[in-house]
Amino acid sequence: MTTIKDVARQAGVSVTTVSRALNGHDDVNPETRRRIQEVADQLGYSPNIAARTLVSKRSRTLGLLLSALTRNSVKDNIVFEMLCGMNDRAAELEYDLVLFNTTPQKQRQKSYKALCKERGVDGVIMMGMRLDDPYLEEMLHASIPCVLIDIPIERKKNIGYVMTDNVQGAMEAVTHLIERGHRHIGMINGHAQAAVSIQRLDGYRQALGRHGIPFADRYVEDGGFSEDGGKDAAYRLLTSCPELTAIFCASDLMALGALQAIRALGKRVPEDISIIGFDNIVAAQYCTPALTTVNQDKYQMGYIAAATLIDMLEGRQVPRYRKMPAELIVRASTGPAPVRQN
Amino acid sequence: MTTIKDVARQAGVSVTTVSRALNGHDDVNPETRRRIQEVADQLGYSPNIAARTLVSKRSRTLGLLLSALTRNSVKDNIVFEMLCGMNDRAAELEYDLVLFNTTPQKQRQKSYKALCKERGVDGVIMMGMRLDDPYLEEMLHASIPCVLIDIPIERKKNIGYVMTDNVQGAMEAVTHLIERGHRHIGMINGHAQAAVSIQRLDGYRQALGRHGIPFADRYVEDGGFSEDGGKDAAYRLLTSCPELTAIFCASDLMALGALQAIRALGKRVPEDISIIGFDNIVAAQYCTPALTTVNQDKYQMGYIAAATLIDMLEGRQVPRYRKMPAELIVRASTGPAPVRQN
DNA sequence: ACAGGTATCCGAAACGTTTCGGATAATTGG
DNA sequence: CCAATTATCCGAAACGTTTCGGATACCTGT
Repeated sequence: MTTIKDVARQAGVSVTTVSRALNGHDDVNPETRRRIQEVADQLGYSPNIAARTLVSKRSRTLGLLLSALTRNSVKDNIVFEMLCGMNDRAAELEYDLVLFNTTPQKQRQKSYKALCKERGVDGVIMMGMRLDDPYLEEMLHASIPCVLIDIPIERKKNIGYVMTDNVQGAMEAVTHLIERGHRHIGMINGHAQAAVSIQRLDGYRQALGRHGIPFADRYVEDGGFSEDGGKDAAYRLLTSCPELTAIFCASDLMALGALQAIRALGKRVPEDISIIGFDNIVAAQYCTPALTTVNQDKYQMGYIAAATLIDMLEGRQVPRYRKMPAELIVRASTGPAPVRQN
Repeated sequence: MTTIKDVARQAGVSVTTVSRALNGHDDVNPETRRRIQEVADQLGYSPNIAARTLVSKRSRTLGLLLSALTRNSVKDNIVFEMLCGMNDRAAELEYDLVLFNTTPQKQRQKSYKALCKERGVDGVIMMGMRLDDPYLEEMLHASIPCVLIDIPIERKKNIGYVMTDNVQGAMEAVTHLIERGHRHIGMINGHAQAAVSIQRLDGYRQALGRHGIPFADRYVEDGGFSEDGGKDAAYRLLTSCPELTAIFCASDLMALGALQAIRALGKRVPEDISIIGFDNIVAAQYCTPALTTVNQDKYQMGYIAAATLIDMLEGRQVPRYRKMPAELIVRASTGPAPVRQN
């Protein structure tokens, strides 16, 4: 409850001087500054952010638009891990994070711009959004700096992004399968409204192409990034294309679902079918067989997203687009292709 | 950028009237209100939260003190799941969540009260804190409403808590083991500075007592709630007490570690040793053998924490202390006690 | 027709900061 | 010793709300 006025009175100086002293301006006597600092400490003064924000138009607050902050994203720890990274970097730079509560029906009544202006956030980090999310379009027309996760848009100066090198990751995964002798490799993708899906499909095709294996449309099915979706997709794939010996899944969660489907069909992993996932979620190392997958450094992505955004806000010249390396992690769900018995 | 003044001018009324109209006060003509609303919509007006907070002293913002928001808490999705629950309830009631960035060294320089006052949060949710965390003590002397997760303190009117019925949960777990014939049951606990550890130990002792099994001090070891800690504790326990046929772990993560230790010792789960965990984290259902555990409704805990806090803030009379039922989930890591070969 | 009530509106102060534009005193250069 | 500079400080306005204490006009009942 102690305000800047109290400090000023106690220290025998004006409010202006207190403000300038505490904010490190240089037109205040070192001795005065010391006294003011002392009084402030003693009184336990700390500035009211609302007042400061009101006048300075800067809040040292980042808005988080996480459309994936829902119950069903609980199984993959991706969002959470990114959140940890953002939180750490924000803490280092003394920024705070506010979670924007957006439900689909709320989005209809409140525009992106209104949301940001209201809360007075300096910048925004968006993640888990579909390419057709209305907020994405709105964001492009707003002037608030924004860093996107997994959505590569390079159209504007105040927008940055960070994402994993999905093409490379997918290529490594599929190449790994090819090197183990697989020739009929299916893919379970997410959905069309995700940049990562497009890129991972691209990597899949490139890997096939480089080894002279023709791409077959019917070898790829969408699983919507969910465990059940993956299960259904695997079921469809394996029943309609019995020649498949391996499946590359665009997410570990879908791979987990695929594992179930394969088991239900009475086949073994990796003896009959090899499975490879993407993300390296926690469950991937605990499931049986442990999942071969492509690791994304989720923590680092969050960290860099926050770092990039703050750099932009503070006018530092930094690369706005970051592509993180993906890393193949070979575990037990992939093996050599079974010998053909025909 | 459009302010209340713009709306007032455009609608031909005073600023006061716009404010009262938009905030639903009753001394404004329905027709006027409609017109104001229309103008506001058309101009895309939304109130500046900083200004509102400044004058009204209420920010509709909840502070989250999550000392567990760190990289190593990534494996258990507990925090995240609770976060989802809080986020959902906060969204329903139009509150926003701000993550407090507290690192240990930051805590030294900034008091709890300063943190809250600065950010102008109306209330706080604390979780993952040790009983000896300095903020906990500070919080008790502050006047800001607070809801604690997993820390039962009933000393003040502006403090509430929500936690699982750990005694009941632990009893069910241990009783389950006893019913399967186990008589030498060890326990891997967390650490002394956690209320849940105290309660789960209590439940363990009670279950033993009810079945006339004496409690042995050397049967319980602390694992610090970490996977490695659980592994070490299991190792110590099994080497120094070879008569053990089952271990109750105060967390799934420690149980996962115990599984490793047992495997390293060349024993089988559940044939030689039964293992039971606590929390029901995601990995528990994917590991092999799938972990028998005690489920906590983490989402619901977060949801209720936010709900309770907001109810308190808005002066609603509600129970401030909530104990959630725990539920035993039997999977594959527990089995009948092996027949004694002596 | 008049006192009192009601419905509707408004002016101005207040919230706690930052910052612009000076003001004062001390110092410097010639 | 004077003018110009520098170091240090301050008053007041501004940020965008909410709200207190009226003010005005119109009814109501007698």
